[in-house]
Amino acid sequence: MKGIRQLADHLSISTGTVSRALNGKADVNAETRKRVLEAAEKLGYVPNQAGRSLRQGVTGTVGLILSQDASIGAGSENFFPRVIDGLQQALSRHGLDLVLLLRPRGEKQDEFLRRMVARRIVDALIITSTRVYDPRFPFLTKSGMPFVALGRSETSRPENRWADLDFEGIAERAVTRLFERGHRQIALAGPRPDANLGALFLKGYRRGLDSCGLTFDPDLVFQSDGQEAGGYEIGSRILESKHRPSAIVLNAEMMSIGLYRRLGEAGLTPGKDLAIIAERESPVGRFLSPRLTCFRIDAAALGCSLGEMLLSTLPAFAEQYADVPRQQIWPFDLVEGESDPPLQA
Amino acid sequence: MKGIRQLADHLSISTGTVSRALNGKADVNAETRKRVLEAAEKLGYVPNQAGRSLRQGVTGTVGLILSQDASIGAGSENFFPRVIDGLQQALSRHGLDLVLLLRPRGEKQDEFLRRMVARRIVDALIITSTRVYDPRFPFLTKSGMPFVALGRSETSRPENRWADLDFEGIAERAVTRLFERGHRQIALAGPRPDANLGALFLKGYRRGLDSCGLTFDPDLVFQSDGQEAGGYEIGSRILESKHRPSAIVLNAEMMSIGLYRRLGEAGLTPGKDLAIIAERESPVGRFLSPRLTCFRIDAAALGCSLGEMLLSTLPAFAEQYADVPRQQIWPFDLVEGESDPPLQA
DNA sequence: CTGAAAGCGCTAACAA
DNA sequence: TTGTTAGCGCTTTCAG
Repeated sequence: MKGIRQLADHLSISTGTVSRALNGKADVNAETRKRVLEAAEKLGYVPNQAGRSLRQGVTGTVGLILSQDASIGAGSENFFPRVIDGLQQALSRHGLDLVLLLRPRGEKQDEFLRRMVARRIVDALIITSTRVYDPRFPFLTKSGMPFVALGRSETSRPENRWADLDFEGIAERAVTRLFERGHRQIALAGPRPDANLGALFLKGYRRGLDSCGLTFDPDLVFQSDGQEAGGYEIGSRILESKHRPSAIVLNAEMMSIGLYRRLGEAGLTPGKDLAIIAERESPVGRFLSPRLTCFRIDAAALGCSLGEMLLSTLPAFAEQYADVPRQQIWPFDLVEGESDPPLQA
Repeated sequence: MKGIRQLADHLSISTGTVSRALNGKADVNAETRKRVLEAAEKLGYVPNQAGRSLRQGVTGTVGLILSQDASIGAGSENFFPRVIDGLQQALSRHGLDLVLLLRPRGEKQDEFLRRMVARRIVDALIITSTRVYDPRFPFLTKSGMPFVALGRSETSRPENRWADLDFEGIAERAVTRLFERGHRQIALAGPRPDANLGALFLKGYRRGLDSCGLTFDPDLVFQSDGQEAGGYEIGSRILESKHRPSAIVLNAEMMSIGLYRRLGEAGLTPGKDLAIIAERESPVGRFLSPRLTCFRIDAAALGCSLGEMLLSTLPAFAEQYADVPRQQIWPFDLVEGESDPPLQA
């Protein structure tokens, strides 16, 4: 089955009628529509997307741009698979497909984005891993390509849509909780501060210290990628430091694996010798010993909401989703583990 | 900048010439080409993909279909990010883009695939997570959509292209190694046997047992998803079993986290009380205590090779890649850890 | 309710 | 070397 022409010839009717029947237009005889749908099914006809896109000016596809530090998969308990689930749930209500776009290693971030926008391969974009200063916001705004961001940025404007996690809130809550449990030397491990979540994490941390009457000590702020190796390295630096902290807040739970190991090598016990709280809840934390105290987020709901935000930016659906908020900050729940017991006197 | 028409008008030349200049055709005056390229750059013109696709009959895009149990991201040390790196490396040599396609939760596998094929949204597909009986092979073969598979299947035909990991080989090697280290009760943990890698793993395991003169015991074969929780559950079942194995071969390293925990809860030490070998090497295994003995694969090279196989199926590049093998099995290297020491007498 | 025909943006064949 | 033109497959007027 090649195209609508062949299908129309097969039925001895015009392509226009076939098209209208297939697209559910009202002005088609019920009997004709039935014949068309049956023939399409039988012959396996599906419209060529290029033809539709060219004619309609839209592709019916939304692109999610992931950077290499993001993570989908590894079971449904992870963050991105759930966000994607939520996104697809919202988008599929309107027949929109989601594709994931990964920037090739050799290509510059900006150039990749520019190409994706200009080629009109998708109708809208979802960007992630926002930075404090993020040129993608002005660029996309100027380009006219509808978009939403998973993560906010100083560069975003009031008309931009984004949903973000409450990193500031959990950093503050973690500090307060650790303070109440007797800790006075509380360290922080986050990503580079040009990642917006890193800046937020630091901000919440400082606010937490303030509210507890603790002074900020830059030596207690560690930087790392959010992986196992980063956690291990931070463990080493903690062991060497003069004023060894009694507690640490991690911004990525995978770090705990390396940190647990490094403490073990030094004959120390996580929890007992160093209290640990991490973002985000994941199976890893649940199966470590001691079980990780961490923060939980409803990632599917976040994804669904992000999808609705995106729909509200698309001309075809803007009206229907007019009352979707433009920006949203999603709260975390604390999941108590065994990695931050009250400090022994 | 709307289209090639506007760019041509701006330059007071015809759209045909603009098109030829942009596409690097030989028969364009050097001066003209320069003007066109500069104007396109200045005005930010990039060709509309729908127009090109419709005219040329190709989209310049390749789709990688991932199932939910696959995993990209989480740092560059993981499997899929590296495979994708390799793929993009091969594809970008010819200006092909890679997009990731995730089947929405509600849609059936077959229907999703059919839609992706029929809409001609991509020129070729890469499928993953192959099953022993996998209808996608005959379906795609029949459809005429070029494709390669990451993973083989009983259903694949000689003309189908695939690359796979040597699961059979590592299962056999793991058994042999454990036998040489004194183990006689060697268990296996793999996925459901309808996943092709599960069947291969089991086959290699049995072959290993045979060559060591051990008899196969179905009670020593455990089934699980490859996640932390699965490892934990297998730990419980091992502890309850009558003939407790002294060693186990895991087909997914994430399981070790749950298994380590379960053993710890029972007062047992991984390695000492239960020797463990796992597929695949990952940071997780490196930072566990004891360090995991595992198998390593060059995932980027695999991805690159898969990309070249795919290119050999595309009419435009078939000739150039004519000598690429149709099927390939990639070997693993053993990475010695501390989780399978010789058994104490 | 249906058919005929235009045209979305682009490239390729052909003419100049 | 460049301009002109047809047409990729589809949807959407408009006329009947």
